[in-house]
Amino acid sequence: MRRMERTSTSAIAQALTDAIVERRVQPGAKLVEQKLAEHFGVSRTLVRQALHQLAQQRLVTLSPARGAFVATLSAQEARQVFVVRRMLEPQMARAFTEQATPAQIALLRAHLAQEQTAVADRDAAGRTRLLADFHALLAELMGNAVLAQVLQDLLARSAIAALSFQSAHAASHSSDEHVALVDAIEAGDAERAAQLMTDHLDHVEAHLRLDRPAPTHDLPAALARHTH
Amino acid sequence: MRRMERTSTSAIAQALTDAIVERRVQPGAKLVEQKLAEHFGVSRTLVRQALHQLAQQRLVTLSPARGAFVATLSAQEARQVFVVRRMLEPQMARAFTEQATPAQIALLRAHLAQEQTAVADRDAAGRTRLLADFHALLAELMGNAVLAQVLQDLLARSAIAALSFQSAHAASHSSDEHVALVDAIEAGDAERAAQLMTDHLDHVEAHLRLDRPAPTHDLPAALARHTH
DNA sequence: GTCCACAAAACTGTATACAGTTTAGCGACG
DNA sequence: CGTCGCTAAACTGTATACAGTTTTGTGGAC
Repeated sequence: MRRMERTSTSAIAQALTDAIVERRVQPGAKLVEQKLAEHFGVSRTLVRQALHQLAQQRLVTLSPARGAFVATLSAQEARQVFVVRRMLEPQMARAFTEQATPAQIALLRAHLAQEQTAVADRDAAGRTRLLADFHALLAELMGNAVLAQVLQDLLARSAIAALSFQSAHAASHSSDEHVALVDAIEAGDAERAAQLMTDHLDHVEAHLRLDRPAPTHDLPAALARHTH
Repeated sequence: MRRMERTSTSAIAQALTDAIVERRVQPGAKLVEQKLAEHFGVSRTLVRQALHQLAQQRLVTLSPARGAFVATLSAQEARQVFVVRRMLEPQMARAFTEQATPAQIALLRAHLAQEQTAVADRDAAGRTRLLADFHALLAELMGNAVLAQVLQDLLARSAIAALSFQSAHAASHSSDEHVALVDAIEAGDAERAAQLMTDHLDHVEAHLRLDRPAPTHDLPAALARHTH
């Protein structure tokens, strides 16, 4: 799922994405081009390209002449992401159920095993990523690249949301719901699969602390967020 | 809808987008950085940024060391775009019907008037754009920026599809279906609105000549498309 | 002691330069 | 006559340089 790229713009973007999703950098933190360039051993040119790329995925926000900051979502944006996910993923689960092959289900089972291992190992970073990757995997197995790409986008932003609002959703709970979903898929019960997906998304969203202020740790950026 | 940007990366990207959507450049055509830089009176740096941006929206494809080409969709990709649109837009129509204000409906009506004018004037470029903008406008009026952005993406690719496969769908037909949809919205009939949207998307897709080879007018790029 | 003004440092935005690759043209050979 | 191989031009990929802006730090006035 996490593909290895050659040392180029995409590699840097991927490294930064990993750092963000695995919460090794705080939402709102400033990303200084020169620092990143030195860290990766390349020129600012490539770093800039990567940052622009991530900005388009809304993983970082660019403030003109002020720099790049890892994105923070407003509560409203977080809700909107989940609205769109609920428009797509239950239908996806339904459609997938009707076309799933045993080999594909085996892949899903293998992924679930990884999830459970990460949960057991208290591997927080891997856990976060694997939980998102489950949804991405489903999209990929659908064989619809367009859908997969759109969803990948939404998943990245969901990850930001989880970071911004310090989700209280236990990873083990999510993983259990994934298992139930695959059970429904394997049983060929498309309606149940769709419903379980809807419920799952509801639960994940419900456990975001959307009432609290998003922590930003970067005052200027936080204030700037409401000015563009 | 078509916003004017300052002379910068986004401005160039927008100009190129317009050129592509309004079919002033053929799908498959090569976009040489130096040429574009001279045309816009800027350095290659900015052109490159714009091209990378468009590449992420899948409006152009980047072939390493070979350059940027305006995208062509395979028949499969075109179908996939419409699959995702059908997952989103009928639900969007349903939800919008239940929250539409008279002012918003007036905006839609105003847009429809523009469409009809463009159709009457045989303004092919404006027509194509306006027909796509109707869907974008609906998404914007929903007040869900995430949905609007996702859909904008899909619409751009739909436009590419229409170009690649020389849609036989009469613009007047599309516009009439838009009118019927707004009628349903105004009447508050959410189910009918959703159904009309589904039918509309079916019609648009059905009129793509997906059985014909996508014309590319650029042999090297055509061959390169299957190598990455 | 606090606030404002000003100057220096840091950083971004754009242009230019250079290296490496691809493409095109051309001539020789089969 | 067509094909292969070579060379030059064109183009992309990356680094560096420079200009303009923002931020930070310091000193003086109140």
